[in-house]
Amino acid sequence: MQAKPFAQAVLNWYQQYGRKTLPWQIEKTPYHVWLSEVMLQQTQVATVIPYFQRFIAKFPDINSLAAAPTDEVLHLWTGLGYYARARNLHKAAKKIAKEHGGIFPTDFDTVFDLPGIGRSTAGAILSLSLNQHYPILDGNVKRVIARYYAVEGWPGKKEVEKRLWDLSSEVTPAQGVAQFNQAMMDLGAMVCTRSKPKCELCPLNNGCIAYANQSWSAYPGKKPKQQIPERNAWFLLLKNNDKVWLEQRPDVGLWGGLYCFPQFSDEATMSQWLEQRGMSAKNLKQQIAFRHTFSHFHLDIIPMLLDAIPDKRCLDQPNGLWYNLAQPPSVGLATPVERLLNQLRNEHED
DNA sequence: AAGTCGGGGTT
DNA sequence: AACCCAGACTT
Repeated sequence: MQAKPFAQAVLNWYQQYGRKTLPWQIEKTPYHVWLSEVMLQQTQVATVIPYFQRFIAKFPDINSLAAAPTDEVLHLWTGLGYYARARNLHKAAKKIAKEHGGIFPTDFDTVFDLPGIGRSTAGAILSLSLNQHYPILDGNVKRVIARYYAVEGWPGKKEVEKRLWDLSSEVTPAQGVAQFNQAMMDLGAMVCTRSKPKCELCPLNNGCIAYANQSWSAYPGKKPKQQIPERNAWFLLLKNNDKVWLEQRPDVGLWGGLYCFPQFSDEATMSQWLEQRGMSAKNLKQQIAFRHTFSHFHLDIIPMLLDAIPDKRCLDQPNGLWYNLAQPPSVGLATPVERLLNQLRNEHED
């Protein structure tokens, strides 16, 4: 049976222009593809590459990843964002080590059940590494299909997403799935880009409705915009010579499992916290405030520095540590925390 | 169905 | 400064 024109055009294009030498395409094992897919969730290729290479060098296989402490995994994830991805990856590795002897499962439902792996990532892993016949639906595929078929509406809506999944299933060929899925992502990333798509170079321009109507900018439909709130956070930079006090956050919620400065929503709470531990808030020195923006709110950070004399009674929480600026331990750090630590390190060298 | 979860690149 | 990116999970 002959492949449909859509798939055939995409496959022909891939042969000539597709990406074939990305770091996770050298050895297309389920482990490498899995790691890359997870890192690439909501993250661009260029950003991921150095993280992927460091990660594989440290954890060359699933068993070594499963055996590592979670802090080590989060450390390698520092700066990449969405830290639940790292914790789920680690959880899944331990599950694979325990239940599957360290061999990545090849059955869709089993893969889909692993933490951090949804329908698209499961399909991507099994199709790209094992050529199994599953469609994918990442941001690239959504864009290509939404334009080709002029699918109205924001893909965040259930109904729109279902329509896109149905279309992706329909166009995905049984033969050459690995190349086809890779090609669709390449098309979305290199040709059918969010702005200024290169329609004249696109192998699908012949049947593309958005191209015919010159309406590419209308697809995919935009998310209804909402203004994001602002919040304040006082960070306590408790410094003892070349050491700084950090506390690990609970593993659910924002910056889960990462080490951060003690954080307060106002100054009074910070003073209270200090005095409860036998320290005076009088010598707090305010540092330069700065803004850190998340997808759903702005966080205005006010760092407060305090040179502290070590006191045995205070700061004995089991989830805290004196972070050595000269010899940093391998733990996960939120980006603004890392930035402030670098600042302190530089000041200390002077 | 809507909200949460990051950081960085692009425009 | 707004928007989005090889999405998944929780409520």
